[in-house]
Amino acid sequence: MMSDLSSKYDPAEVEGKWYQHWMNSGFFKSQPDSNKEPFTIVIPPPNVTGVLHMGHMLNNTIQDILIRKARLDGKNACWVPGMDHASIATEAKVVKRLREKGIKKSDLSREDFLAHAWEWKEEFGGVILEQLKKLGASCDWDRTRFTMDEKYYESVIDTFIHLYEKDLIYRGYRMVNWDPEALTAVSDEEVIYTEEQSKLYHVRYQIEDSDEFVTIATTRPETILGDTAICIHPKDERYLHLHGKRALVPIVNRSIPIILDDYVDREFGTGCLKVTPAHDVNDHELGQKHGLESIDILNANGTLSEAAEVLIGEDRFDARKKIKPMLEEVGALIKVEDYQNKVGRSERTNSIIEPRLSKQWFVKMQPLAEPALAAVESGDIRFHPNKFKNTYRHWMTNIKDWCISRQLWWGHRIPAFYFGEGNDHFVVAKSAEEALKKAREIDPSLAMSDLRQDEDVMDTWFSSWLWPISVFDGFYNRDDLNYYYPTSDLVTGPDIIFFWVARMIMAGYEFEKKRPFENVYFTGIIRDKQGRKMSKSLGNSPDPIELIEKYSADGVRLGLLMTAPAGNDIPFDDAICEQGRNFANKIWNALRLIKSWKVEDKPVDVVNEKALSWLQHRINKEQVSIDANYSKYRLNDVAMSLYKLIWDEFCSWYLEAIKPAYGESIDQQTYDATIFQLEKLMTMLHPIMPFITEEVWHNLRERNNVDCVFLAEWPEATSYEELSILSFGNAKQIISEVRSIRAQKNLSPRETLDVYQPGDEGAYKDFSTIIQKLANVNLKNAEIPEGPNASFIVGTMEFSVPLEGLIDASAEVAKLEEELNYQEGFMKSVSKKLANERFMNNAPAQVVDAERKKMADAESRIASIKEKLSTLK
RNA sequence: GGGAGUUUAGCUCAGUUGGUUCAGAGCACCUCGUUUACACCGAGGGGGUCGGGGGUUCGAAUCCCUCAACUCCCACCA
Repeated sequence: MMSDLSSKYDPAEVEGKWYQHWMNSGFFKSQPDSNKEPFTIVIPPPNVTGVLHMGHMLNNTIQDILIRKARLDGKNACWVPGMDHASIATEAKVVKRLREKGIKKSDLSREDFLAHAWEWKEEFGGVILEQLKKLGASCDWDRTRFTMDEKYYESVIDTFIHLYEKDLIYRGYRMVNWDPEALTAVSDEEVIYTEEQSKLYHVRYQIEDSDEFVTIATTRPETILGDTAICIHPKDERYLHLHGKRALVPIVNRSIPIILDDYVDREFGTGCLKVTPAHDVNDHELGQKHGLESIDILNANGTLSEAAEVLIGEDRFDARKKIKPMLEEVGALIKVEDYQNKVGRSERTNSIIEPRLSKQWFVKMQPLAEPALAAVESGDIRFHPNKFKNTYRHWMTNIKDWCISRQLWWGHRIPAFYFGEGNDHFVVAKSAEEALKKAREIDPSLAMSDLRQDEDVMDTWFSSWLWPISVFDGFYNRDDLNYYYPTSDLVTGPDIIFFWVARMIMAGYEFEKKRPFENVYFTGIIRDKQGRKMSKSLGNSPDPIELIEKYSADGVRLGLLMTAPAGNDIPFDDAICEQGRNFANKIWNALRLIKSWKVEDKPVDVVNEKALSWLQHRINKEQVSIDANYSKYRLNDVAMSLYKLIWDEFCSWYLEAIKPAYGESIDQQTYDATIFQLEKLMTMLHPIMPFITEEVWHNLRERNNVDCVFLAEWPEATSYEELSILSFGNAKQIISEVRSIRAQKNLSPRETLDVYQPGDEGAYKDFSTIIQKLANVNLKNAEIPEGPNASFIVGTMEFSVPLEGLIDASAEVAKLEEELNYQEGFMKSVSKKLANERFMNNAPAQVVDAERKKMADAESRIASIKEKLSTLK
């Protein structure tokens, strides 16, 4: 029997085998079924360009656990996978690849470029989904969606039109965050600000028709070329006399006004501010307020434009270097200091963001935010951990309009059609035909050839925010949507709470009038041992597939989970996966042990009967807490519970208790019950470690193809006897104490010892046979015989092991005195409490009773220690 | 500059409404062990004045004040 199970669990073959089996059996599939309660998760769609990293591993492990648990709970579990087209990231990759082939994007037509992009997508896209299968992800792969699928695409366009018609989308000439590398606008959320070392240049401007100068401080001297005013504080007496005069911009000698505004911080720099309305958000506002001219000295790609007059065509950073000697030459540069400031960089290209005036499409957020904020505030949607509510509230109450147009081709094209001169006349329509119809209502003479569709596409997140709806094609077919929506849980990282979570909630209420999900589980961020974020550039991110090969998917899953309370960052170390692997091996060997037993139809052994009864109580008790932890999303606690339940209680105590002696057999009844209990444990562990549990399940008894733990039922928690657990706890303590004595005295475990215990044995009596077996002792409920002996106390019971010739009386005395000291200290503190009138008056009766009991227990312990000491001395 | 959060054993974290001498778990560590499931193991063991200080209370890891350190989010200071 034993021979066909190796002593080491080999996950590689097992994991592949069961995944294939589940897939082939269609276990992952879900269809609406009005007789079953749905449980839905939509995957946070990875970028089509993405490869699996540790963040995905954690995130998808958790989703898989929730989905598998729901299945065991008898729900119709549906996990929808998919991918995000990731407009800017993908386009960058495609452009790069074309460049490597010697093709420039600018030489291609939109259609040709998109053809290349789709080709790229077909070739490289979706690697990550294949990798997820290795992890065990039980997604309904037939439902795999892509944000640019035909129906999905249509839904994005339709929602754009819907919002436009509701006046919630508008086109505006605004200062936006411009990425000069990707050549597109990006949203506020896509800009990452970091502290960087830079320089503060002090530059003086001559006052027109005077010998006087005014000095300003700037970190961007090249923008001097776009200055259209100098601004001073209206109460700053140092400069007030200059108000109304004009200053000359160095190098280009343009005359600009000197204006007053209390926006200026008198303490900063020189207290004078140069105003460049085209290149700074605040300056832009000042410009509008004071009616200043706006000179845009930069081209889209970050080089200086004709308007700069000098250094035309130079990159903005080269220009900054080159303008320094030029300023020196005209005597305008006073000094340069080191300075630390915040610089905004593009999330995608990492290039420094340029505030730029341009015409873009915006979504009015305020009206959308209101119901979305209320939903989270009221608990209609719950965050786990709850603390992210604060972050969410803060953002939602200070929400700004969302710039959704991107000057890219890969994405959902804005359905606006322009006609006539310039881009001021347009209609928004689903198709060119419809657009023409609408346009003709304005100008009947228009022909199709007069219409020009907007070249831009929408922000990726403008499609992702529809994810929970559009994966079900919900705008066009209500069958699936009505059943699966709202989805149950969303599992994601806190880093995309604004990008995605908040916006999905808005879209949910706007388009479906319902929350998109009930619960949001925020995972932590995976860091390396030193606490750094994992990143490609640091090279500190392990390859998840290699990890799986080394530790098994089950091992990695458990490892990730054990150290990951929701929302806490995880300092990742391979060693935590080792723990998972070891655990799988432990389970495997428990299986081997059980399967190796010779089974006989014979009366149930009393040891087995008691052990089994205890185990059942013990499992039931743990199950109550496991169920509670599941409902609180404390999955790491669930994992820990099962780990200890299986390893310590089932393997170390129960199996050791019932294990037949060498050559002996086990009774049929206990054997069957043991298998049943292990099946129960495997069912409970299955969501966390799906593969080993399935393998064990099928090895425990003959089963057919559909009798899988995958389809099992989550065991129902039944009541348990606390007393049984307590008295087994006493038994464990007694066993440990005896083992400890053996260890200290160097006694062989094979030598049976006598253990005397006078008085009441009620607190362990049920398990005395187990104690005798596991500690290899003869328990004697009798007075302790005269002579040297080692002793210990469990509860209020005293135990003694006569050890002729092995006892060092003085050491024993010292040990007992220490114990006595401790007990007396304890009693003193308790009696102090009981003597305290205020305690007696204020403390609840049960607390007082507990103290009294402690007192009594301590007294009896002290008495027996003293007696013991007197015999020794 | 504003807001939130964290601080308990070497590491990662539990500790419910203040009440057992309550300071706990896992890992790591130390000692012993070739016992016929498993050395990816077993048995035993050491380790923290609960960030500092003050206060409330009969009683504080838990409540209040204060200081310190760290993390994250938001914000237009050139």
